[in-house]
Amino acid sequence: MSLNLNLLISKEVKRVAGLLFNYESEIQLQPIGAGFEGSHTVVCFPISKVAKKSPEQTATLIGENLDKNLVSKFQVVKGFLNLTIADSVWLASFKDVYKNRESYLQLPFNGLEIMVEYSSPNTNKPLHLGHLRNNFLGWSVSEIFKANGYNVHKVQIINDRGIHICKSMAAWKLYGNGETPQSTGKKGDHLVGDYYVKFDKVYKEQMAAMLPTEDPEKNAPIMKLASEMLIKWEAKDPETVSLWKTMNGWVYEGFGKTYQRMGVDFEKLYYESDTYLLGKSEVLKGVESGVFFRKDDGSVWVDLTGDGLDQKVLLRSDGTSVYMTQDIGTAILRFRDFPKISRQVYTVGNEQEYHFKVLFLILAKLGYTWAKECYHLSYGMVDLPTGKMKSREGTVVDADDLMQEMVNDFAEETKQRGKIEELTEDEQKDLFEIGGLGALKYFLLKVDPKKRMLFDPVESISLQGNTAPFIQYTHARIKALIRKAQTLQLDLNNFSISSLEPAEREVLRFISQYPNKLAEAAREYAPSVIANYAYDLAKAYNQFYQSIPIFAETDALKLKFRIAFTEVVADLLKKSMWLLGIRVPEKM
RNA sequence: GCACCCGUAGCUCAACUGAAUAGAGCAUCUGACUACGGAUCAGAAGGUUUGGGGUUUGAAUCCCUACGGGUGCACCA
Repeated sequence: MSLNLNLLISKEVKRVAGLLFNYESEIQLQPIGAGFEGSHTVVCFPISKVAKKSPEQTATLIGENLDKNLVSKFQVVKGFLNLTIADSVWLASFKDVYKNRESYLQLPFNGLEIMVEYSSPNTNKPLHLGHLRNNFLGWSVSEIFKANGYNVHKVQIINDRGIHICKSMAAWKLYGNGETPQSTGKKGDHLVGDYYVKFDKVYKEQMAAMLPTEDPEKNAPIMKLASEMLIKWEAKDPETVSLWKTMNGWVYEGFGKTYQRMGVDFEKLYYESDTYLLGKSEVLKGVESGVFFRKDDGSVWVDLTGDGLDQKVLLRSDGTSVYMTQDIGTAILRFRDFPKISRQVYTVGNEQEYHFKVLFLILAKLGYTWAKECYHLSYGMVDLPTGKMKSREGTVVDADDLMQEMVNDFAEETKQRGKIEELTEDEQKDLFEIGGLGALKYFLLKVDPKKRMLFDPVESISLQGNTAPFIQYTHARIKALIRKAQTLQLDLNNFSISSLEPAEREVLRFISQYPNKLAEAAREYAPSVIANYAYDLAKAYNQFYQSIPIFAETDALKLKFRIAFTEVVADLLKKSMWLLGIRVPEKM
């Protein structure tokens, strides 16, 4: 059981406010504003309304009646009640955190299960920069929910069917000469992606050579081949299905390598080829029950004009399914597979906001009560300084290439500094991976997900500023300090201290707020909250360390306290970065 | 055209459910190495939070409006 300083103060203020004014609502507790004495502030305006007294009077009355053992001093500025917490309480709180530091940011299981979908690429091209934001975001949100006590199921849906796959297949059949990842040494996803590009090129050339009267868009030979393959695939033609399996296999193998380097994983994979039939039957059931309607040409539609949206097609006139149909099937299948999940999170780019709005509405109309627990974790596009990148245009930044470049650049910078000679070659390689990928992940995650952002590779690996390397470096320095302390044979288990420096109190305040930040990050599905808070802590620590040379301390008790204090900071940094999928080195 | 999102220092980003003097970093300028890893730290300068209204004791935050940027409005996925 851990002692939550904020909760303790809130409770006490609530007790007093209840006693004096019968105030029932929650207490607004905030960090102290700059330039004011104390550490916590109670905003008394809401209370003063109930109390029917001026904000100043209300604040003063509450302040006078607070437990003096908890709040040693208070000050009233306008409607703000500024509290100075007693040293003994700070110490007790800190000792508690120190004792439980391994589990400080891990809440016990709360009995709830949640599913997080992320990644979900097309199988016809390699992953790109946008997918990196998606994967890092999905993985991190999952970990944040785990830390908040949820049981999390990480899944993805794979677009393994449709005309886009057949395009790669057609191009490979015509121009592939039997090429395989083995024969070319290429990653499977890249090889298949190359043939998708090849298809596009040939298709455009063929269309340009045709007369408008020939309907080139449909009748270009390569497109005709792709369309035939789709029909054959749906008819389960053995040769076509076999090629489809082979080429998808190449892609999965390539993706697997990319995921491994990204550090993401999945509990279960869903394939559209497995879920679209369920979606179809659900839609047909909906027609029978009158939720959907059929047009004269046989196509099935849902009418959402009553919800402020428009009409949406669910089955084509030829009876085949569309994107929406598959997603209906997938959602239902997931709740069957995991009956205990209370919520489903879809990590998908913001260009699909309308799609998910419609999907959730349809599921609700079909009578699934869990539909209101579906959440679209929407994120903005990632731009590069050199120009904009879009998923459906040519200027795509490949994920594998970018990760490698980040690692190379970080290695280059680190070698130039020349402080890693004592590391073995393997250790160095690992360090470069930690630094390069950490820089990438941190930079993509520190920004509010819903905002469009600019990725600057140079800034991201900088050791100054709000970056992973800065935090990693701070952690490494603390670890070095602790190693040194241990050689001094300090007993860190029974520390005690007579008084605290203001700088120490400042960092303690940070630490005591950490669980709130964790909850906030989960509530907002925003790893950026954790990222920015970790940076603030690292920065506060650096300032502390600059103002108090730890080993210059002659008082043994104070020295012990400070070492213990740095250990907590290191652990919190490590855990925060872990929640972002970033490792922190012991040495760098 | 309709719908949704965004607009904060020169640049990249913060600001918890509305709260005190809107914060960091980069870049610029000035300082601190007899020092635990200076890869750091301190300081200066930089803002009418796109403009205009409104609600409120209090607005970057909520509402309206104009402007600017983005995205979506396929029997594509």
